[in-house]
Amino acid sequence: MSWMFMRGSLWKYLQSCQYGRTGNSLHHSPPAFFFNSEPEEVLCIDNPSASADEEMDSVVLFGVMRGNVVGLRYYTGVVSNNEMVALQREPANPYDRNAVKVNNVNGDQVGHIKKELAAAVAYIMDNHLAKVEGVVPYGANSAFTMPLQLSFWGKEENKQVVLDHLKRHGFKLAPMATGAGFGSNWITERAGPSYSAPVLPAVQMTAEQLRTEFDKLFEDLKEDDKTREMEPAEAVGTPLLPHQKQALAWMISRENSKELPPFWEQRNNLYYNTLTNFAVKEKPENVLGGILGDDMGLGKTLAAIALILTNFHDDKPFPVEMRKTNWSHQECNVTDKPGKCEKGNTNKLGKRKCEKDIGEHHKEATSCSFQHDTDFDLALAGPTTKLKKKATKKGTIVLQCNAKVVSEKKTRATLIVCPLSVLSNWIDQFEQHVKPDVHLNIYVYYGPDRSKDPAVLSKQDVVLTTYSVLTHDYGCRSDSPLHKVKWLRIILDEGHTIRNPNAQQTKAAVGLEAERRWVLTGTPIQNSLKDLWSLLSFFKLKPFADREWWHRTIQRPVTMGDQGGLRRLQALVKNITLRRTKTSKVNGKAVLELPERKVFIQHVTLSEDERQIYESVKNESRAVIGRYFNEGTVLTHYADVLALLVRLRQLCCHPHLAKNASFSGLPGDSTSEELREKLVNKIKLVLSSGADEECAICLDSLTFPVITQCAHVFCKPCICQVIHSEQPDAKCPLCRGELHLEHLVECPLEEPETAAVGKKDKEWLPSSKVSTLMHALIELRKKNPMIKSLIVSQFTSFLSLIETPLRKSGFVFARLDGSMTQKKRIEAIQCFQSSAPESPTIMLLSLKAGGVGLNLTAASRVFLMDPAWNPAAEEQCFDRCHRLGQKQEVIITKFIVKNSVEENMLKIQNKKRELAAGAFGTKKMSSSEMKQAKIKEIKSLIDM
DNA sequence: ACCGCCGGGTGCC
DNA sequence: ACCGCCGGGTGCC
Repeated sequence: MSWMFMRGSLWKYLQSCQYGRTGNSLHHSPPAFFFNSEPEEVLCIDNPSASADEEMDSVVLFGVMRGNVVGLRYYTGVVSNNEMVALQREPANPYDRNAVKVNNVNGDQVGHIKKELAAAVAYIMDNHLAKVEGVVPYGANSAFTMPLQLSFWGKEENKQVVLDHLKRHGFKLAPMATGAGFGSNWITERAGPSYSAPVLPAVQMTAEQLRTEFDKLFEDLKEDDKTREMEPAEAVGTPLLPHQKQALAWMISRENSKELPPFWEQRNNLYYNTLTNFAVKEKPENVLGGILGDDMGLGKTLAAIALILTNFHDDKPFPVEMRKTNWSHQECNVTDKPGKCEKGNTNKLGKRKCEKDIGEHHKEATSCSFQHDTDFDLALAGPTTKLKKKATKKGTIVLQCNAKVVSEKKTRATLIVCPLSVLSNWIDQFEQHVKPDVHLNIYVYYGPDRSKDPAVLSKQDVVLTTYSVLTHDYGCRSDSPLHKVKWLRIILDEGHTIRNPNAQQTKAAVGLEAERRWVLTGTPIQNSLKDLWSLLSFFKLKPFADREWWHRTIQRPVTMGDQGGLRRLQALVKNITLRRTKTSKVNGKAVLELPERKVFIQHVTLSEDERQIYESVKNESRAVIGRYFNEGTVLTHYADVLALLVRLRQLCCHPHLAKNASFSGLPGDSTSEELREKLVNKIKLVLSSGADEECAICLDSLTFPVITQCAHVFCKPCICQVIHSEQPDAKCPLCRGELHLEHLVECPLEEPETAAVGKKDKEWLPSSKVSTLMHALIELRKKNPMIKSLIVSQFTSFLSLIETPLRKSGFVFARLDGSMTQKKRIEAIQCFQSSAPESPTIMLLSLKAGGVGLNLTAASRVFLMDPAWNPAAEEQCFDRCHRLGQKQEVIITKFIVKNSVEENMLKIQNKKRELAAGAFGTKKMSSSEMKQAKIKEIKSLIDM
């Protein structure tokens, strides 16, 4: 045994005493829910939608330990006590390939972690076994080294590997928040957020819950800045509704705000970020803008146009800007650097110092005590604006802000980016809402002839373009004039389209330069908190631009159920967002006074013949499903069960509908072509059955649905990831059946409706439900022939069947379903919305047709022919006519067949509504709970 | 003394 | 760094 070895061992032993915690706390088991909630958990699969590095869902805290940051004197980055730091591997370090850099929130290097610790941590970081994070608890002012609290976060399955690896290097992790030992409470006792282990299990909210909770934040707006109204500039030709005046006032206050951004406070001469405890000397810039997240139909476009014209910052008649610019700063020092007076420089007037931004000088009306000459004014204005001296009194100058564009960089132009589909809408709206005598320069940056000269763009008042053009130009960077102009204002319309942070389109939008930034969207949170992060990165809100800080301060705490995290999220969202839904209230008063909406349920009794068929199919189905229950294979036959239920639902509508509903059993020994066809039929059934199907892997709604050979439907990217990561013999997450990439079947594009289920008019037979509908329609026509109605069904073939009696009774109707081309849809909508006397009075509408924007306000009656699984889908459909522009009372009739699957569906709907009313942080059902819920649903649907 | 102790030189990775 | 570590100087009490 050599002497060196002795020494080394001793050293390691001492280290383990220094850093580690002894005692059984190490073996303290995590709360039971991490292990026990899913005894046969088959759905616990790596989330495929993001790389291991980014995916912070389902992580747990492995533990914490104390380490040291060394080499401080070689780096410029500084930290404050209690400040978060980032650890970054530096494999190319010539002295140590295990090197780990320590950076502050700003990204400046503070030092390295000590090499012995780095030797242990490097492996963990490189293999993504854990995310290692640091906080400097105290000693931030030390000259050479400082302590560092390290926390290790990762997936449960990696915990033991990490602990073992650290142990091999002589380190031990302590669980957080145990009172004993060296004051582990330090973190919670101090200012700033607490990052202790969460009290609630790591469960996620469903996207739906998240959206509901999000809306609750805005249920009844009472804040001053969100309820104050403001008249638009004269140039706006359309009178604004009260809520639009509120939007205008709020947007302008956001653009001119001098407040600190959220989570910053001033202490002494420094600005502190209260989340990370990062401190800076310079005042952090606030977002001059935000998210206008109003519901569809509340007039976001008009609000944005009013904003552009009202807060124009120009010598247009609006606002008539006579600015009295007075200077209170005795020490005013101006350089020719655009926009900034820099401390320490001199100007022609001598040595005067100023720390104010020039822009602020214009905006503020403060008193001034010395003379300026023209040169001074020009220098002050920088290359962007010219300040004309209007009058000079002793000690006071009145300057007119002339805003002549001198440079091509910074302009008065607003850039509006929108999807192509709404580009023409913007042009229309500008025409409609801007007074005709106002000459606003609008340039549509689109098409092959668009000018590539930034100077052309910067001369405009408004530049309109699309996300695709923006992204395309950004792709060939040298060719993107959009990215060369420093815009006065950018407005991203339908801003949720930038919710994928990795998408080129998002990067292209983030890459734009502007003073003021706006996002208009009806759905600020689509699916997850990640959506919000993309928006934040567009706003360049510090410190969230860096994903790590967003994760550590908000996203992870929230997903782990930490109350502090939720409060921070709420504060952040409230700060930058204005959102009103149709049901929002302002100081207790409804934002939008819509005509009343009444929902009636019309019970339908089946005829004897219909009842007979129904009962026989029901008994047959119960037998089949009962067998699945006995075998315990209900969920592996889920698609088949759905098919049976669909058949029953179709029988409630019309016996003909169920005739061609193919019910195929297990994919047995059929040929591959037959099998494929069966699978295609099944996936169509699952998707068209209106079941609110979720992908069992991402637990979100299906994107790119594909069906496996074992007849389970997943998102294509999700299941591909599973197959990829479980190679060579991947198993179906739902039934452990064999999985092969080449056997996945996609849902073929919806084919045009095969001529009304092949039934000719003469062969047509009525059904009880259709008769009830026709009776109602004819009664309605007698009462008022002008009233227009929507007839809604989930089964497009049912709509086709209904066409026959409509024709026979002389109704003029239009039709809208998923199989129609965009052009035909627009035609149908325009035709229906027309008030011409010969225009159709009836629209046959498939439940899910059209986006949220679909506007069918010409109708004031809705006949919902069959209930949907998800009440939200029905609501959305009703909103197509019960929205801004609806002048009449809206009456909705839901047809429900007595003693049938439909009645049971209603009960389930009511339960779902109750669930949706849960609170923020309500735990999401685990996948096994979800399975149980589904089984329960199936049972109650067919009275088992 | 193949030690201990002293005090100067020195200092991330 | 008001430390630790290194290595040279040194050596009874």
